[in-house]
Amino acid sequence: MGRVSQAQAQENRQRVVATASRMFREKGTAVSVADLMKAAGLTRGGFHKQFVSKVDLIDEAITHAFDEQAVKLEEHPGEHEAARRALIDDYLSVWHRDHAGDGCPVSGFAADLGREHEEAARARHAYIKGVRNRAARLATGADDGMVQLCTMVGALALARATRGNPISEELLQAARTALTESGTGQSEPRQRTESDRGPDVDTVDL
Amino acid sequence: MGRVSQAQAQENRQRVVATASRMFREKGTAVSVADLMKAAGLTRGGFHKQFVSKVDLIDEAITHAFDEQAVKLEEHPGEHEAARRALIDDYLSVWHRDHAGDGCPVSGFAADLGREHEEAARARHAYIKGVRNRAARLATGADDGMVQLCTMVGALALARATRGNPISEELLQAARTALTESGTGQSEPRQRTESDRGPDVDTVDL
DNA sequence: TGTACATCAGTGAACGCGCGTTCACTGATGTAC
DNA sequence: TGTACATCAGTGAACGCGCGTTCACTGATGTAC
Repeated sequence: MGRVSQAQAQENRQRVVATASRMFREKGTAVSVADLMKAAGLTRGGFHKQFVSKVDLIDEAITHAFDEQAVKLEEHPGEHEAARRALIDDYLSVWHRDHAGDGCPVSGFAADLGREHEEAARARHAYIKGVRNRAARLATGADDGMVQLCTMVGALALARATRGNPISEELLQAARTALTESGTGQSEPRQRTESDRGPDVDTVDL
Repeated sequence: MGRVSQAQAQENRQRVVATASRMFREKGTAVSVADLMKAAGLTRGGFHKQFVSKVDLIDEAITHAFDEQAVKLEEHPGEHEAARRALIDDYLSVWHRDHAGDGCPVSGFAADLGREHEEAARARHAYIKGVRNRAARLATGADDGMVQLCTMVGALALARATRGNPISEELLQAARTALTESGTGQSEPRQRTESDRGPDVDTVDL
C-alpha cells in the first residue's frame, strides 16, 4: 500500500482519534497503540506519522470525547426540566453502564485523570469545562447541579464496579429516583424555586 | 541473605499485602510487582514464594483493604448521626482526596473493578459487601444510604480528577453541604423521620 | 493536458525497555537423632 | 542439650512477551514543467 490522498489521510487520522476516544473510555488509556490502530483498520507503523506520541493522542482523544458530547447535549433544545430528566434517565441506564465507550467522558476518564499527575494538561482543561457544563445543565433553582452530577457519576461508577450483582441495578434505580422524584434531588430544598420545572415532574410540596 | 524465620516470613508477607493494598488504591492495580516488593523492602524474586500470581495478590490486597476499613468504621460507637457526620466530613476532606492509598477502598478500587471483567471474584465479593456496609452506615430513616454513598464516591472521584483547579474543592464542599444540611441529603424528604438525627445538625423544617 | 519526479501515508520488522514469572543459588532456620 | 542435615524465604539474573517508538521501504499522490 503506497501513499494515500490527503483527504484519506485526514479521514484515517480522525478515525484513530474517534476509536481512541471510545476505547480509552471503555478500557482506560492503557490500551496499546497497536490495538488502537488495528481497531481503526490500520497498522501500528503509521501511528507516529500522525501523532507525536501516545500521550498526545490521549490528550486529543479526551478533548474529542468532550466536543462530541457537547454536541449531543444540544439535542434537547426544549424546556430545561424535560432535558434534565432525559439526561438523568440516559445517564443512569443499564445501557450507559454497559457502554462506557459511547458514554459520558466525565465518568469515562475520571479514573485515568485522577491518577495521571503530570501530563494531559489540555485534557484536564476539557474535563473541567465538561464538568461545569453538565452541572449547569442539571441545575434547578438554587442548586448549582454539582451535587447531582456527583450522585450520577458515583452511581455509574459503583454500578460498573458491581456489574453482575443485583446491587448494580439497585444503585442506578436509587439514584434515578432520588434525582427525579424530589426535584433538585439533594440541595437545600427550602431555597429551591418552582419556576423552571417541567409540567410532568412528580413534584413534592415541601 | 539466607532463610528467614517462619514468623519473619509471615510478617514480610503481610507487609507486602498491606503495601499492595495502599499502592493499588493510590496508583491502580497496574503497579508492577517489582515496585511493590521494593516498597515493602524486598526484591522481586521472592514474590512467587508467597503468592501464586499477581492477580492472586490483587484479590488479597483488595479484601485486606476492606477488612482494615471495616475495623476503622467501628471506631465511632456513639450515636448514629454523629458517626454519620464524621464519616461524611472525613470522606469529603481534601486529605482524603490527596491520600487515596490510605482512603476508602470503594473509591480506590472502583475504576479497576469497573474495567476488570474476568478475574478478582473474591475482591468483587468484598467490594459489594463494602458498598452495602457503608450505605447502611449512612442510612437515615427512609433513605437506605445508597444514594448518599453515590454522591460521596462521585464527589471524591471528580475532586481527584480535577485536582489543581478550584472546582475540586467546590465539589467536595457542595457535596458535604448537601449531605449534612438537609439530613438525608437527597432522598424523598417527606418520608424522612427526625428520630435519628444528632443534636448539632442544622436541621431544616420542611 | 501530459509527463517526470519528488513527496509522504502507510507497512512491517526491529529497537530498547519493563513487565510477570522462573530458576539456580545462598545460608539461616527448623528438625531428626 | 549438641550435632548433622534437610528445608525453604529471599536473592538476583534470566526467560518470553508486549509495550511505545524508530526506520528502511513501498508506491500512489501531488506537483513542477
